[in-house]
Amino acid sequence: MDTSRGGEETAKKSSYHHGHLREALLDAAHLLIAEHGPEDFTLAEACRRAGVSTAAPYRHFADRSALIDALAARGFTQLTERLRRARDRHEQGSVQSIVSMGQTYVAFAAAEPALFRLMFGRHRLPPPTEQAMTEGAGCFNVLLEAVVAWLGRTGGTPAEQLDIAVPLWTIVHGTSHLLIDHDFDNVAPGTDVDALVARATEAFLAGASAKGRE
Amino acid sequence: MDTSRGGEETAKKSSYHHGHLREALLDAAHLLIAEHGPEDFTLAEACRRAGVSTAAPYRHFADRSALIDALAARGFTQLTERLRRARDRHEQGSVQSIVSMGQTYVAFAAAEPALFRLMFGRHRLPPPTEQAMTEGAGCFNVLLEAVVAWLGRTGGTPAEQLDIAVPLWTIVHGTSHLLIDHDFDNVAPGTDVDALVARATEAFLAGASAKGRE
DNA sequence: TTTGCAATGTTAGCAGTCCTCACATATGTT
DNA sequence: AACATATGTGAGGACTGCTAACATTGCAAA
Repeated sequence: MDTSRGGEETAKKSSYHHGHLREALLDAAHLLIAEHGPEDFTLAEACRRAGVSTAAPYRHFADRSALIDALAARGFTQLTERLRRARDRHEQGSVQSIVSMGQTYVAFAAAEPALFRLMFGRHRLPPPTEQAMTEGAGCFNVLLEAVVAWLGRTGGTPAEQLDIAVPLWTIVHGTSHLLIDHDFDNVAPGTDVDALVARATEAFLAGASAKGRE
Repeated sequence: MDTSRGGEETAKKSSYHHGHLREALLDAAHLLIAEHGPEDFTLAEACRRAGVSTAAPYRHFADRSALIDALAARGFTQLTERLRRARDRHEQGSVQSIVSMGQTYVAFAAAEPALFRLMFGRHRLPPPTEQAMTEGAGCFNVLLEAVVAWLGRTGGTPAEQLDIAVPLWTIVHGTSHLLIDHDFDNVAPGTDVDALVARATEAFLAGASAKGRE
């Protein structure tokens, strides 16, 4: 998990300048939200863990929420990476390939619930910084490519692609949220989410392709 | 929306005791989270709007999050009510009945995004107060009953019922979250969520019933 | 009716948060 | 070597959630 900066022995030559504070703060924040949830994550506590004063972060981030946004961006690149690997683990265009992506999506949410909420829950007014926008879109594009492959030779029109990809997204996204918010517990405890994703995905694709052929 | 307490002319006979502070706080909080989101909702601001001191709420709620929980409970009863009405607006056991419930679910999230997040996003450790638990479950039961009707005469085993109801839930829940978090905007702007819910629900049910018959 | 109690409100204050400002210190470029 | 810049510190303001002690009111028994 080290960002592998050259072979540097002395961790801190001067106690004044931290040297890698930006990364250290992001790591500390990541740990904190994983422990206490994103709501009551505290910038001051992250500073304490990084061993700096509470004013230090403002040299690297505009404010508290900017740090959180940076964390979310890191999450998107991770998720995109994992989705791509999951997809490529199976035959191109296969249903199994799509199911595998969905299961990976849900597994990511289960492993990092707080980060997941951060990534998709920043219902903020200001422009998603363009970078974060493309990050999120990149995530979706991996799915879109898999759907194009599944649709076969023609690949379908963009509208047809979305008609398949978006519902698939809602299934895994909904499953993720319900899982990490413990909403299954009261109603269907012990739900096997992998099986759930597989069944739902297969049924939807079967129904959709039947409709497409009619 | 008034809690209809008899015909009482004088709103406040004494300026000291508020009289309906609990409800007033809930209403103020509801407005505030609708305006500024649930994260940075402030108990102090709610007090200001209700015209009381910042210590007053503690006569009615254990702490800030207790007030929020009460708000969430109110939301669940509302949603359950609307779902039941939506279901009964169409023929019992029809696909249209289920689609209508899903669209109502999403419409509720769209109309009250902050409240929706409150209701399902209270990933808290302590026991969901039993009441909130049954509130949420009641919501799901409306769907479950509709699924039983759709399954026909036998109604299916409980496991079969869940195999249908849970995926349907994930679809509308995922759609709701993606919608209110503006995650469609970057990827499929202008998505018609009613059509989306209808298509996804119909396709899934078609695929699932095909599989059931095989 | 009066008296006493419980419910409900207030003021003052503590601890903790985010953020800013002026100041201190290291880095690196010419 | 000297300066500009980047990066850190400390103090402090404005705000928050919450508590404790005190004030006011309504209600119910005496």
